Amino acid sequence: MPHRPSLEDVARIAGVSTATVSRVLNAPARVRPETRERVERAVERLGYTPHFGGRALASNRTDTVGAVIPTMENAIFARGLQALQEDLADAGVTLLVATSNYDKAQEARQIQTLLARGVDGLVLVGEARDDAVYAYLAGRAAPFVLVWTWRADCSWPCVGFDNFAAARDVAERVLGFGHRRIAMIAGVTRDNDRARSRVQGVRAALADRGLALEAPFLIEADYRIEAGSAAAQRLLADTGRPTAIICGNDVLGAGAMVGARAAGYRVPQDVSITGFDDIDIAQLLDPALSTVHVPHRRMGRMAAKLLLALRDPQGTVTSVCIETEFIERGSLGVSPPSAPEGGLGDDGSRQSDPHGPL
Amino acid sequence: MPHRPSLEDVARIAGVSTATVSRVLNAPARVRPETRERVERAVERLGYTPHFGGRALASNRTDTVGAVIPTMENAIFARGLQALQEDLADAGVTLLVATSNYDKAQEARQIQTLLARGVDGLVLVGEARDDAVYAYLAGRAAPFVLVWTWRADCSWPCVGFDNFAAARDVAERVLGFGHRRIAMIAGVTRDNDRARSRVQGVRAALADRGLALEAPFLIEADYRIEAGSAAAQRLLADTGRPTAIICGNDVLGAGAMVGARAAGYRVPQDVSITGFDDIDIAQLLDPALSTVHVPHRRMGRMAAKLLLALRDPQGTVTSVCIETEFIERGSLGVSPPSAPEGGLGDDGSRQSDPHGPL
DNA sequence: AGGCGCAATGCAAGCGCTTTCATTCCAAGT
DNA sequence: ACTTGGAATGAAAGCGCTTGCATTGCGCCT
Repeated sequence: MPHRPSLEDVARIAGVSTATVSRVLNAPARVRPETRERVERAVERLGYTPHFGGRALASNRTDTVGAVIPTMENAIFARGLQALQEDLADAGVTLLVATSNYDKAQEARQIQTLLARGVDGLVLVGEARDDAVYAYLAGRAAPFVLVWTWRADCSWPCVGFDNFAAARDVAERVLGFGHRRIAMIAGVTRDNDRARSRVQGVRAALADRGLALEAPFLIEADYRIEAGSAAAQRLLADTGRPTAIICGNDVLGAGAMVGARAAGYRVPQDVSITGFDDIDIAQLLDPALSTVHVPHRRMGRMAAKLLLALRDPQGTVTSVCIETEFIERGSLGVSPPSAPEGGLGDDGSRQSDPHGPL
Repeated sequence: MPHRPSLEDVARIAGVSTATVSRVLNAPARVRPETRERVERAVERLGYTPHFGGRALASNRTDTVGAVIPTMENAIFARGLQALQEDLADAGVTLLVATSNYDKAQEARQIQTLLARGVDGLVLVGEARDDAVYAYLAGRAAPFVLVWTWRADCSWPCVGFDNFAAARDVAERVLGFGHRRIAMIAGVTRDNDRARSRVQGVRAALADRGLALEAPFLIEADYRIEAGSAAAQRLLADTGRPTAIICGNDVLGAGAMVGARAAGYRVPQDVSITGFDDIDIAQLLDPALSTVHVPHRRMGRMAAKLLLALRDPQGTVTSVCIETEFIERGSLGVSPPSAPEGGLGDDGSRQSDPHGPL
């Protein structure tokens, strides 16, 4: 059983020292062409690949960065990561992915794990985490960038978008369609600054018109279609039901559409629905879901860029704000005239078959 | 600037040798409780974390496994990976993810990269790859398991399902609804044994009834909604159009539904459509997409189990076949009586508004 | 001709950890 | 009391690589 070839084996065969082989691998320009070629032949012949541990130990770099995302089962993260990974790969950097399942403690643990794995940098989703975690990162001098979030006065490098502004914009559009009884199905806001900002954005827009956004017109639901559906049905069951439901993300939006239909309401004639993210299903729904388009791929690429910049020198980087865009589709229509604008009562008349689709 | 604490620092503070500290970390049972506690306190106090490179170098293990998937932007892979990752994490193993973008050469490169990163094992999607790659894996003595595929006589450990049988089952169901003019929109079969097996399964079922599956009733489309839509429109544009379209996956199925509608056909009255995978969108479509449910999470968990078993001793493992299930939903209906059963001509009468949805 | 500087290469010291082997200590057996 | 075996621990040899410094060889300047 022949040994896995080592630098020394290559050196022996090429008739040079290990130092030279190492240089051929890491700084080819510093080696005379003939020597270099001899070494390369030896590498080829032995099928030599550097030993990762040895390299990491000696150079204290791993050319690896880590990302901690809530879950891969969410198209938006998947897409962003994909782009991130591609760009990192182009720079010879490998991506290590860990998931937190939307749990703060688990995220902290994963960050530790990744740092223990020797990652050269980290990509973290959102801004909401304990100071202790940030202190830990600082203590280890670990470069990181936050994604999916952006604030003008964020203390750390981030590349993302202004969730508050985008959500506010959504609400303003909805208001523009004449809606006044507006409800929101938000994502879980605990430990999630994105979900929280979206709620605040919507609330701010409504407040500008003197409208409030509070329970029971504000429901939180976790990231599942069924949760969105249940929430919508709850909202629509009441007399004094909303004429529009703003959802914190597209999955909840899709769920809301399913729920509205199940409750016998038509979209958008009886109730308008909006989402956030613009994932594939938004276009597939019938009517298609009005939503906020977020260029996830671009965000991933920018994150890669920042991270690579952050990695080498002590060069600082500036945060990047990605532009989002409201996409108006069929699920958003004018407020039904029959709906009361401010009163409490509602005749509850439904314009469609209560045993409609689904 | 204090140094990152090393084993030696811990040893000094605890008043023991580095060997003992190492043992506390790796085989706590082998050190006396009092000593152990002293060491643990020192570890705590210094905030010591083992250096990954050092450990990898000395022990030649990394507690890391790699997965190479076509793309993260595909819900099925994401879901399987998520489960895989969770179970590996429970065993203290980290997952390294790389993507091949459905490209054979890129996959080979990623495998090399991951092995160079010192992964202890690999998860690979499907079975179709060059012998050279398998030889390389064998040469490096790298344990691996194949996922998303299963054959009784597969030469390597795999955990997946029988794509051929499942696809054949789909076709039989479709035949059971009286369809005889059946077309298929397949995924790209090049370098993709899953897509290929699905085509063959459908073909086999049709052959049993004396029917063929060939161009122009067999179209390949890449993994995008638009591609499925375009393919469906092409299929339906012809006179002698199919009454049922079997799609190689749900994304193509969703695309086909969009395309059929755009061409003015109703599903399932004018044309039935089936998918494969049972991702979220299948249920959201209207009518919902009939498809094959694949328990991706279970598959991910089994893959984790095999991989962990494969990792330590030379213990061999046996492949696992996961059961799939056909889910009948609204998109599959009886063959329209107006459609000719075997002839070439077709009056092309459409029963719906040619300017229908989309 | 002698000296200088630079480019190319080699030497060898670690990087932080694991692990074999040797040592020490103690309790139990004779 | 003396041996013996086992448990706990330490000493030290690497694991494969990078890199600072030393060495060599060469062309060129004075």
